[in-house]
Amino acid sequence: MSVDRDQVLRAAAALLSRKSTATMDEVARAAGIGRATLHRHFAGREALVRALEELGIREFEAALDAARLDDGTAEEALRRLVAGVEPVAGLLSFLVTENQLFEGEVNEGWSRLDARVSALFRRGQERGEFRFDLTPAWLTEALYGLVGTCAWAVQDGRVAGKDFQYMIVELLLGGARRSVEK
Amino acid sequence: MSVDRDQVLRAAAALLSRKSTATMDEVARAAGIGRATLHRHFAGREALVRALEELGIREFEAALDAARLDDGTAEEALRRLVAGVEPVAGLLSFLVTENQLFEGEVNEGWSRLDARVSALFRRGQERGEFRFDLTPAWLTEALYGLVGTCAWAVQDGRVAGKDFQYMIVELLLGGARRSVEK
DNA sequence: TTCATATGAGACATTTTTGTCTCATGGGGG
DNA sequence: CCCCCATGAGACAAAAATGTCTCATATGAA
Repeated sequence: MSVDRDQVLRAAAALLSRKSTATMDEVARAAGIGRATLHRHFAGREALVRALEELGIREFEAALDAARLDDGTAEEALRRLVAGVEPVAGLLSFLVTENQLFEGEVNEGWSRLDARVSALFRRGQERGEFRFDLTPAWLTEALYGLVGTCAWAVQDGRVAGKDFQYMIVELLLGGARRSVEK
Repeated sequence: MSVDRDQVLRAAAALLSRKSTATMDEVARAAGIGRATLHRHFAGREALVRALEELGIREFEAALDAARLDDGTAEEALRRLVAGVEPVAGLLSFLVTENQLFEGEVNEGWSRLDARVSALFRRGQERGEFRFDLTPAWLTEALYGLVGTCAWAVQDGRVAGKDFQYMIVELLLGGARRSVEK
């Protein structure tokens, strides 16, 4: 009977990250509820977006914690991170887009998480695992971009869902080039 | 005195690819013209979007032609493509987003261009340059994603403009991992 | 200089979206 | 079994965006 708030937010993120012009009515239908109910749970569109941000940050932070970015090799940590991020891809994608908007001041919570991802890549560089000519900032952005892209590709059936982690990590770490050692 | 149509479209793409909820008024101001003038040149928002798609397809096609995707190694061709795509990154990014929208039927022109990029990656695989475990479809999507991501990162100052091509091609081809031969 | 014309600003009507409300319904807990 | 209460549907008003129009102005060409 009662609506699952998080499930609604997930559906909203999945829709809004692809079509940010979607109306409240479209969001409600995408979540399988009535517009009135959507308004009962979120005061308005802005409140919905803020709730989306909060949940996204919370879940992304949990994924970062669970990935234990400081343990083992950076590559292993990255693999754990991508695995943990998969179920949150829609929210993360929304979060990235939202924080790319120049106008709105960047969410403090977001930049903290951003820094943790960046630190992972820096650690990989310092360990000699990752290249130095690709900056941590760029690798961070690229990771977000690939996660969003792959999530879309999976939804549209261009990439098999089971390949999500593999496609992202392999491309990000190894690249498309067939190197001699492979 | 007279407005440069293409320049307006470029400004619109740059804005709309980041904030697709932007108002016609915001688009007009971003292009440095009045709202009335924007309406004089494009019958409405839908007409603007269609014009954006047309220009994007035209320019992307020109970039594909100029890159001579069938000449030399696939890697060289990809480098030429990314170089040629740089000035059109905003339009391309808009185009990708627009054609990811499930609802609207995919633009025929777009899928033709999409197939050309895909064919480049397939050629690379057949030549033994690229890995087989990353599908051409995924590499294509990833290229679009990285181009959009990098264009944003440059605009926000997180990546230096002069590194645009390098960051994209190196990541896409070589990946972040420091391989033995480097 | 003079004229034709494209422009910006802004008023205005229309349409779309948003936000609020009521009411009937149905599922779940007591 | 019955009642409570969250829900969906839809009516409605308010707000926002869109599209059209007029008019004064400025630019570029003749």
